[in-house]
Amino acid sequence: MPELPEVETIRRDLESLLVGRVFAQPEVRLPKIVKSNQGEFAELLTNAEITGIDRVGKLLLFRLKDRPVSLHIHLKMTGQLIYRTDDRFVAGGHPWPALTTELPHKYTHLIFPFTDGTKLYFNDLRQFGFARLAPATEEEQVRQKFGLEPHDPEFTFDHFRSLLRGRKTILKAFLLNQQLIAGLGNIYADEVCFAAHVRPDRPTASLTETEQDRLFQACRDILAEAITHRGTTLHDYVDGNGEPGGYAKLLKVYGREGQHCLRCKNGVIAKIRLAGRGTHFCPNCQS
DNA sequence: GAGAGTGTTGTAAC
DNA sequence: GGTTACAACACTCT
Repeated sequence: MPELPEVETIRRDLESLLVGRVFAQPEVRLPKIVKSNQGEFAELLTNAEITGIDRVGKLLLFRLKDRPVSLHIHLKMTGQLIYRTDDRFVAGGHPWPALTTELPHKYTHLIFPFTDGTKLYFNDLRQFGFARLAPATEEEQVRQKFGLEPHDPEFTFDHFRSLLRGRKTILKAFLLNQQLIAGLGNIYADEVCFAAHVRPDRPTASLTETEQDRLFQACRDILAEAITHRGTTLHDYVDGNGEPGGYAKLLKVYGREGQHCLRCKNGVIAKIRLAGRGTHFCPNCQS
């Protein structure tokens, strides 16, 4: 389950490796993963050159030279994109983590070979992820479904406050709503609340201006720091080179239920269910 | 061995 | 219209 920092890390890594490469015929091992016409998918992709890789929220967009469409890939909860230069090594020569030692394996649903013999593998245990070819008009529709990302210059405190105005929900659900703020997933939403000293179960209408400001700053800081560290490593996440992310050891509350709070030392991290998601916080120093 | 829980998000229902 | 519950799936953990 990559969140935004992980997807951004994958985007950067893959862009540096793949721009200029030309797709050969894709191998679709699990047809339902391809959410567009199968014949068209293979036909339009084959011999298409990658000119760049963009991202909207957690959706990756592969730009194709002289094609009326882009390749959209969403990893959802458990997807991986792995680039290999041959059967034994990743680009850079690093050994694979255990899960990806043999490729392709039973969770490899899509293989994108390139004309130079290298390959991009799409693995997904839970099969929620997808790939599709979409025209520019559709991309615009997708783009409109997402709010601003916290690092966007237009994501100001005034903008943040306007998102909160009149909203009748709890903080956690607000932070997870991609239509309002694009890019905060479950892990980072908990970390943002902790950094801001605010409980995730607070009604948004009850937040003071000081708390709003702390949350606004935390959204930007937490994501920026996570991107710097190439994202979190949990379970099956590996980044574009097959290397684990580096933010996991910096998590303050996520996955620490029952342990002492790293900040106040007195509280014990609680785990509750909010907006249908496991939610972690310190009852002692978040209020 | 049964049942709950898991990083996302579109859809349906309130 | 806004908000919430659930499903999509296959695994791990209790």
